Amino acid sequence: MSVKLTQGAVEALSKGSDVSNPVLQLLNIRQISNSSGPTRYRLMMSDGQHSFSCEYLAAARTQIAGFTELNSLPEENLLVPNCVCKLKKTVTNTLKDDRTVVIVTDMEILQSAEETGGKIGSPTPYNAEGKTSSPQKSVSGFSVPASSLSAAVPGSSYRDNRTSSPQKSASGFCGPASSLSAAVPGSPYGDKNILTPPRGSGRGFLGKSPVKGSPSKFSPSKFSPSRGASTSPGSSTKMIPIAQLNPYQSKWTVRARVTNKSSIRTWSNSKGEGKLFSFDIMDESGEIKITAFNKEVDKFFSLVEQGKVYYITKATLKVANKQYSTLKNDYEMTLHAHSSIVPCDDNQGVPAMHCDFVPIAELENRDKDTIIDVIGVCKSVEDISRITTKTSREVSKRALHLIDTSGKEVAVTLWGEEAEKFDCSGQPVVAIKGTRLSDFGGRSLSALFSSTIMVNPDIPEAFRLRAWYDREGYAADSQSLTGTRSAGSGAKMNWKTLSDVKDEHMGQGEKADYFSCVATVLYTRKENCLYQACPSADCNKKVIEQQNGLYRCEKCNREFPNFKYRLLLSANLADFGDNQWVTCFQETAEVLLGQTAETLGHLRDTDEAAFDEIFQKANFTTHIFKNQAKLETYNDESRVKVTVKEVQPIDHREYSRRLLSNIRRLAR
DNA sequence: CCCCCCCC
Repeated sequence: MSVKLTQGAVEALSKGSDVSNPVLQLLNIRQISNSSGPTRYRLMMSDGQHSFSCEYLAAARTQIAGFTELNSLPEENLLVPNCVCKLKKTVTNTLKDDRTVVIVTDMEILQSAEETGGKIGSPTPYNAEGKTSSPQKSVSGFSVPASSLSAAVPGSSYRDNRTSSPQKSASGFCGPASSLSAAVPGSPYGDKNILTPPRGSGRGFLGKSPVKGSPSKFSPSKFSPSRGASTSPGSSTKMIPIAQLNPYQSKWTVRARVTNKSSIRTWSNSKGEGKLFSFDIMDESGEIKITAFNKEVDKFFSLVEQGKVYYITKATLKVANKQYSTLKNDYEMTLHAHSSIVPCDDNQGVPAMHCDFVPIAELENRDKDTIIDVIGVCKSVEDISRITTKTSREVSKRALHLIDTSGKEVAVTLWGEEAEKFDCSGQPVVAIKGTRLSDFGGRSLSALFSSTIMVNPDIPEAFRLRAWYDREGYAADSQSLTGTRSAGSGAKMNWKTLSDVKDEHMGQGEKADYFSCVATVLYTRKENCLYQACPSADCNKKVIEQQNGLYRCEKCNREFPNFKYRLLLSANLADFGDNQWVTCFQETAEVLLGQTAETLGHLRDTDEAAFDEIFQKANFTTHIFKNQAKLETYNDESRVKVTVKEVQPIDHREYSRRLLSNIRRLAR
C-alpha cells in the first residue's frame, strides 16, 4: 500500500472543518435512486479510524470538471469498495435538525481496490455524539453575528481547493482588500486590476458612472442601509462563497457585489409571457448570474444596484445554460417568493470588479470572437442609428472610438439602451468588461448583454489615461484598428499570407472575404487585358464595334463614335509560401502597371515593344494588395476568385511589424 | 419561466 489515508478527515468533514483534499478509503457504494438530476451515490468512506457516509454526485462532478469519463467511474468498476480516493471538492450541508451531509462533487481514485488489497485499519462509524450538543460548533461554516460579519469569518468558513490553509481562506474571502492579492496566490482573480472600492464608499468602485449605460444612476445610494442587524440577513445562516454554491444544499447566504445589472425585459412565447431582469454578482471566490421573474422583478429591481454589495439567500440554484453565459459558474440562481436580498454596507473583502485590460494595440494579435476587457478614452462617438437585424428587429447602435496610450484606436459598438443612454460628454474614460472582439473593419469591439460598461471608473488605469490624454493624447496622430470606408490608409488590414487564404478557406463561404497581403508580381497576362468600354462616365460595359464604325453599348442601348480603354488584368502574385492568380480591374491594374488604360491602349496599337516593356517592368515588383476572395460558379464549377481592390506601396515599418507578428503567430 | 449579443 503506497497511499496514506488522511487521519482525522472523517471527523473534520463531519464537522465541516477545513480539510484539504482528504484521502479516504471507499468501504461501500450504492446508487441512490432518484428520477431526476445527476446520478447520486451513497458512499461509506474511511480514514482508517472512522467511517462515515457521504454522497457523491457524479453528474455534478461531470459538470464541474467537464470530464464525462469521470461520470462513468462507478460503471467501470473502478469506484468500488477498498479503492482509495482523494476528495477534491466537498460541500458540507447542515440540515434543519443540525445533522450534516457531506456531498462530494469532485474526487479522484488514487489507488484501485486490487492495489489496496483490502480494508485499511479497523474503522468504526464516526459517532455524531458531541456534535449535536452544540449547534454553534456543529455547523460547517459559521454563524453570522448581527454586529460584525468580518470578525465572524473564521478560517474554516469554507473549504476550497484553492485555499488550502485556513489562513488563506480567511483572508481570501473577507480579509482587508489590500491583502487580497498577497494572501490568495491562487485567487482566480490574480493580482491585477482588482477594483476594490475604497472603504466606506457607498458608491462602489465607480468614481462617476458605475451603472452601465446610465450615468444618472451614479448618485449615492438611494437606500440608506442601516447599520447593525439589518445588514445581516439572519443570525444563523451559513455564509458561503459563490464558488461553493450548488443545488444540493440549503440554508446558505452569499455576500457579493452586483457587477452587472440588466434592464427589465418582457417575453412572450408559447409557454406564456412575463418580465424578467438579471444581474451578476461576485465575491472573492467567483461569480454567478441571478434572474428575477415577474413578482420578483417588482420586488427587487430597484433595490439591486450595480456596484453594491448584498446578502443574498434563499434563491434556487440550477444548472446554468452555458450557451448563454460567459460567467465562470456551472450554476445560476433564480429568485423566488422567499428569496431575500439585503444591502450590505460593508464592502470589505468583496472585490468590486476584476478586469484584465487588453491594450488596444494588442487587439490585433487576439483572435476574433474572444471576450476581452478594454479601457480607453472615448475620443469620439458616432451618431446613434437604428438598424434592422436579420430577424427583423429594430435596434439602436452607436460606435465609440476608444484610444489608449499606445496611440491606437478601436471602435466599440454599443447596442440598444446602452447606445441610447451613453453619455459621451467630456471625452470620458470608458472601461468595458467582457466585450467581444470582431474582425469587422480589421478589428473592432461589440458590447454584449453581459458587458459591463463603466464610465470614468475610479481606478488608477483610468486616471493614467485621463492624464495622458489631456496632456498629449488628444493631439496624438492615432491609428485606428477599425478601418472605415473613407479612410483607407489608416485602416486596419486583415493580413494573410497567400497560403493562409487557402488554408483558411477564404472566400468559400457565402459572403466574400477580404484580406491584405504583401506579394510580388510574378507574371501579368498582357493578352486580353484591355477592352473597349462604353465611354459614358458611369458605364464600363464592353462595346461592340458596329459595321458603321460606331460602338454600341448594350447597357446604355446607344451607339457612340468612340470608346474608352478599360483594363482587366490577370496577374500571378507570390509570397514566400504560395502564389495566387488575381484579377485587377481598371484602377488597380493602372497602379500595378504604372500606366493609364488609355496610354496602354494607345501603345498596344502603336508600339508593341513599349507595350511589352511595361508588363516586363511590372514583374517582380512588390506591393501591398488588398483583396476580395469570393466564390464564383461557372459551368457548374465553383472556384474562389480573388480580386484586387487596392494596390499600395509597402510601408516598410508596417511590413516589418506584420512580419514579426506572423513569425510570432507561427511560433505559437 | 429568459437566452436578444445584432449592422455595416
